[in-house]
Amino acid sequence: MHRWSRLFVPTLREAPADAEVASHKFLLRAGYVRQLGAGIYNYLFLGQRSLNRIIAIVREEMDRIGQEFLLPGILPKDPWVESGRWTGMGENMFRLKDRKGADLCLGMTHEEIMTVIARGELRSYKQLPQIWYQIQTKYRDEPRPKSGLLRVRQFTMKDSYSFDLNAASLDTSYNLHDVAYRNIFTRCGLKFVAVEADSGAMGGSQSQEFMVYTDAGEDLIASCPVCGYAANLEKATSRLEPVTEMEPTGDGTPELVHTPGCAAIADVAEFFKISPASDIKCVAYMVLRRGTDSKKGGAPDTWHGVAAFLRGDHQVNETKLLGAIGAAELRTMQAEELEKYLHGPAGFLGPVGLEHDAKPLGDGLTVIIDKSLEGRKNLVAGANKQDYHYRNVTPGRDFTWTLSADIRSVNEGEACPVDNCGGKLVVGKAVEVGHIFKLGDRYTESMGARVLDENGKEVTPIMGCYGIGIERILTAAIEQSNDANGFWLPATIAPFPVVVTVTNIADAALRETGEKIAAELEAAGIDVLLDDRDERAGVKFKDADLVGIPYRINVGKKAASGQVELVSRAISQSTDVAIDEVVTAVKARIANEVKSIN
RNA sequence: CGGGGCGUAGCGCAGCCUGGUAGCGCAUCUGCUUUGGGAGCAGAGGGCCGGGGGUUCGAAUCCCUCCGCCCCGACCA
Repeated sequence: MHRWSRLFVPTLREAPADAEVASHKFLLRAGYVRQLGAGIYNYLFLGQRSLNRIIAIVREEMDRIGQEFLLPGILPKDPWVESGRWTGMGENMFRLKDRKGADLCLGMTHEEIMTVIARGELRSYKQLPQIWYQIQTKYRDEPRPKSGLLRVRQFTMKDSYSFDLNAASLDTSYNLHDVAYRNIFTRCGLKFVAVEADSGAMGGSQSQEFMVYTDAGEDLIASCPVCGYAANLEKATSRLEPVTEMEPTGDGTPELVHTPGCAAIADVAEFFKISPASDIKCVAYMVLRRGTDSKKGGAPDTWHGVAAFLRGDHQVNETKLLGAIGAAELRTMQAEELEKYLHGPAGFLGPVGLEHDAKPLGDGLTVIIDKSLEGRKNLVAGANKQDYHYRNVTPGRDFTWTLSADIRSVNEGEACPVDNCGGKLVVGKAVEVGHIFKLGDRYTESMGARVLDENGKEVTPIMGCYGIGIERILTAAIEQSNDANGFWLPATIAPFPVVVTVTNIADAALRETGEKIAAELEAAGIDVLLDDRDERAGVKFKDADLVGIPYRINVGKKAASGQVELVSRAISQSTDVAIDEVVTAVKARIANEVKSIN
């Protein structure tokens, strides 16, 4: 039993000015954490206690499917060079040198290290499949830490890695994680949604994110309320309404039109009296193709010009664009680069008359169009000349391209992509609490992990990797359950599921009753916090409301008649309960909560 | 990395423009009163005004520079 009078729980009446999002304010106000630097936090007693309970749930579920390891946090350079990520990770990797000048880094993820273990020890298909996991600190030099514990430079992650002989076996490992993750997030009381996700720099074929809707989130999720389709906006697709095409003018071929000052889509649409959907937007990028940095010396990074064309009313999805052309990073072109690659100024860029490479990422310009432009006709496009546009532009006839792909972001209200669904997509903000990937042989191949199959033939195992952000579970739980006075956590992950508040500690009878109830709760296997501080009742109530404990027992005036109050924080509802029944009542509420979550 | 903002007591802020003994609220400590929703009265302690340099008789205040933090964007297994 913990007595509040002896604890360090530095609650704040006011939130520090730095805190913006709800979870950040409350983590500070409730004395869960204190900031040490940008994206670096001290976890105090209540915070650590809650995180430990989350970890216990994660560990319990993971132990059903895998084996826990503990890997170093400080890592040598070599494995990263072998996988190509010593340079591939770029600035996000914390790097350091030891006294001999050797390069080291702080672990931001452990695919390479797990692969080192696998290649050193796994020899036979009989040893597969393997699922190895770790729960430990990871370090990332984030360009912009923000939002309290949501985006930080040091955090706790459950990361697991599977090694399988073939795709069917990987499916099984992947599905085991899918199930385990759903169990974990459910037990942690999160209202989550699993969405299709972009695999990003991890490479790999399939991936799914586990998201919790909250305005504090950094991801956008498109979902269909009719069929349940849900995908990260980086990945989401939709069905577009057919567009009514413009009638051609003149002889129907591209016609140069003087459009003074019409640099923005809205200006052009107004000038020609057309819908932005009939205008072709151009966004020009310089994209980076990562070199390889194998020990034998590899190719350097290279930059390439890319012009992306899409409907005027659509937005470029840079994640999709990078995926389509196989590049790692991008930035928009500067004026002189526009002149070099497109021979025109910003605001008047267009595809007509552009020379382009036959394959992506050549020496010249890669022209990529969004699929929605295919089959369109009589469009308006920039003429690569200040204050001029073309009309009557028909893709395929008047210009060609290096490749056509889905490179746009879906918009809310567009039709669900699922066959025969007919629902309309809604877009909402969410925070990512977990992510599962099928990696394939990206690491095992480059790092030389091989086993013999049943025919004695050497084969490369394939991998999956699966992460859960421990702090993000806590953060998401706070985001989804807070009000002006504080927050409440699910009983499963709260630092304490119940607090016994003795309203007046100077009253020996009340104090003894409180002690007795707390002892009985403890005997019943419930972690209990006894608020025995010599404070006014109001102070103790305010603190209890603030710090995330879902149930409170008030031991006060009614104790003389054998009653205490049982308060459920989530609904701020108080019930009078007989003293000798309160333990049973608390147990029932906790059990009921767990049941309703599941 | 681009843009914006901030740095003064533990927390929240004023003072800076127009240079002249550093303030307010909350918190803390002491005493008395109070005791079911962040109590009242009286008293007290607590500051390299982010660091360095400069201008000045004199700098929290003006100038230069560095550092740190927050927000938007870029970025983000």
